[in-house]
Amino acid sequence: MGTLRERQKADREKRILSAAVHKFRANGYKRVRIEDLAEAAEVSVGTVYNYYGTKGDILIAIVTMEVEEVLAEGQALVDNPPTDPGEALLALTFCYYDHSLNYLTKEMWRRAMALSIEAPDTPNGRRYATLDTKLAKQVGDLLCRFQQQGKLAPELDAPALGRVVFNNLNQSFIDFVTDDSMTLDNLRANVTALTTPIAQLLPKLT
Amino acid sequence: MGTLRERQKADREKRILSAAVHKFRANGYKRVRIEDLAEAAEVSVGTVYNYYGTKGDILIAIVTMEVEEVLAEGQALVDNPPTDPGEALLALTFCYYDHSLNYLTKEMWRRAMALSIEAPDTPNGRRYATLDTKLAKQVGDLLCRFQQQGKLAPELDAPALGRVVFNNLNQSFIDFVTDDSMTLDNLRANVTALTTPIAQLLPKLT
DNA sequence: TACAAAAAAAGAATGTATTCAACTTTTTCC
DNA sequence: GGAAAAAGTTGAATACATTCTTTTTTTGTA
Repeated sequence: MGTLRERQKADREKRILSAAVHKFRANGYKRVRIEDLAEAAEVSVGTVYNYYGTKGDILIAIVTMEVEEVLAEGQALVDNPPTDPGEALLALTFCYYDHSLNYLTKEMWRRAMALSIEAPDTPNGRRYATLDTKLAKQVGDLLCRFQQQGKLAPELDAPALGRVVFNNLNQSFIDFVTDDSMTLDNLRANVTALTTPIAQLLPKLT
Repeated sequence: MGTLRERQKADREKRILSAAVHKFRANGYKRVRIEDLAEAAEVSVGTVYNYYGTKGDILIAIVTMEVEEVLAEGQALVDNPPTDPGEALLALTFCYYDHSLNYLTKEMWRRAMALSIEAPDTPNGRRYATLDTKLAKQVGDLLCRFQQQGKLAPELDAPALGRVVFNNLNQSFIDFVTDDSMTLDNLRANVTALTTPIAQLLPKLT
């Protein structure tokens, strides 16, 4: 264990993040003021800003936790996927979706996505973009694996198709979080309708 | 011509919008305050809010102008497309891209996109979503046209594939506006790399 | 033309994210 | 152990979008 100062710092940061996870979910991201978080974490407003540059930074920290868990789940699936490429793509997609609302609400996702588009040059924007890239790459990896197994034609541009599939699952997810009445089942159905036509084309090349 | 009041209203709205088009481009969306627009339009801050509910509403009004012009250009292309489906898809995509920066800057696009994700239930959010849907539909229409001409297999789900192609061109455009150093040429190259693999699969079914 | 009602404009007041200068705590060094 | 330096905390001040109440302008009517 480090110095007193280091312990205090780690503790304060943890308190702020916990307060945010709890309050954002309970009261809604927008309605929670920095002052509310400061109070719950027993620090001052200024201190919150010593740990997180903006309110959005706090959110991105939570998104990072969520997506890193999702990536781990996804990796397990990539390492041991269903036999059929089309099924595997959908399984991976559903895996992402199923683990997307542990820490985050739809409102929080909306704000995080908005942030990544609006402020791509900030540390948080970059952080979100990195996560996005990792997810897209994981989809590409899955396709590569099938290609190596000889289940897909070698001339196929697996990374590009991975990107295509990811763009669709990502846009479908955006549609999901921007419609509060849409259920996870609806989302699965929507993405299936987009992914299946692509997946059905794949084997034709072999 | 209507009553005095109607003429004044129309004139004020026009002045506010003109001020916004000019100032947002010149000084950047974020740096322009409502007060600046009010001053340029020779009205008060309160009056700006009588015409546009939020700062974002003003932006969406400009986006609407831009996209409606783009849709008209796109329709001309759909009505008289290149012979090859793959080429036609790219031509339509480039047409969108080439007319995307008349009124808007990358920063303005970023804010508008962020807004549509973040506040999908507001009038402006819905307005943006509608434009998006129209663009996606236009891509689907192009594919339908080829299908009717017998150039694509009838069992192909043209609207779904239109959506897939649109998702890619849209995500590529997001990548473009979120990277200030990316040129239109880069953007064209990127989207070509994604669209071509899809397009090459299409004729295999016939 | 003059007056009451309706509509709209004005700008002061409010709320909240963020910044900043002054104050405390912790560490370092003797 | 104590003084100086470094690091961190604090909450008041700032900036700007948005709201709200008051004042002004326009309209309809006698």
